[in-house]
Amino acid sequence: MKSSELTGDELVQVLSTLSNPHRIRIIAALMDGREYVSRLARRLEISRALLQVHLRKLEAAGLVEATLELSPEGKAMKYYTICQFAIELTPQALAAAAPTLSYEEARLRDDPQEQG
Amino acid sequence: MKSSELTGDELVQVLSTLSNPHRIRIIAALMDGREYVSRLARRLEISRALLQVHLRKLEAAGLVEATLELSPEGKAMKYYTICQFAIELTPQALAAAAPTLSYEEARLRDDPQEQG
DNA sequence: GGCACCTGCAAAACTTCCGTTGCAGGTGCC
DNA sequence: GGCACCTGCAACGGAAGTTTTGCAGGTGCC
Repeated sequence: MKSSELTGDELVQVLSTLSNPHRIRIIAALMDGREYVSRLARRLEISRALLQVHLRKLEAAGLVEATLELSPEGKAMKYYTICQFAIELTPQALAAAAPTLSYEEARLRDDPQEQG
Repeated sequence: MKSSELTGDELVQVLSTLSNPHRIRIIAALMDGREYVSRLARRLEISRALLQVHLRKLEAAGLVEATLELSPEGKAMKYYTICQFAIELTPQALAAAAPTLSYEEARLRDDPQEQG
């Protein structure tokens, strides 16, 4: 995933998702390889409920991926993996994304003549 | 400013600052060159009070810079400029920033033996 | 003086985010 | 049955972010 492929709204979502210490630590922890929820919670020393909330956000933003698997003993395990992404954060990239913000689109709809 | 030069905490601040449609539009508008507050507010069609709040955040994160100048007529004008920045947002970059989160540092202080 | 412009800020209302708590379901094993 | 694991989620209270409203100061010009 590259920043140039994102709409303004998606970029906002990704940035707000990554602007949280817990979620940065989660990404860092998943760099070692896939992990299931309960074990990840123990490694990060946070509650499982809290971790699930953050994982849901990361998944909604397309930054991690989940696969539900059955362990050899038959237990359901949810494994999370990082989705590779490379987002370039420069004034130029932001300017390119700005026109595709739904905010901006709504404004232009109301005032079509001021485009350009 | 490069992402590799930022601490985890600074990165969080930059990301949360940029995860807002208004502030992305402000950066985009300042790409055309420096601008003073009231005129920028008219261009963006938002209230001056609201713009000031967002400009303060952008300045606190080191993304824009302000200079107070006197116009030829003697009016005080506050001009804002973009600070060039290039932040690389990848899992690797986040993993590099994670150990410098104050959150993480506090955790390691409490439990020194689990480092590594 | 009155108007048009420039600046600043803080209180209040509203919305969203965060983290905990407590509950539900399931499996295998002793 | 009881215990140790795995999963899920919703509700609540408190913290933080967002936006409006209203006020203050200043300049120059008619």
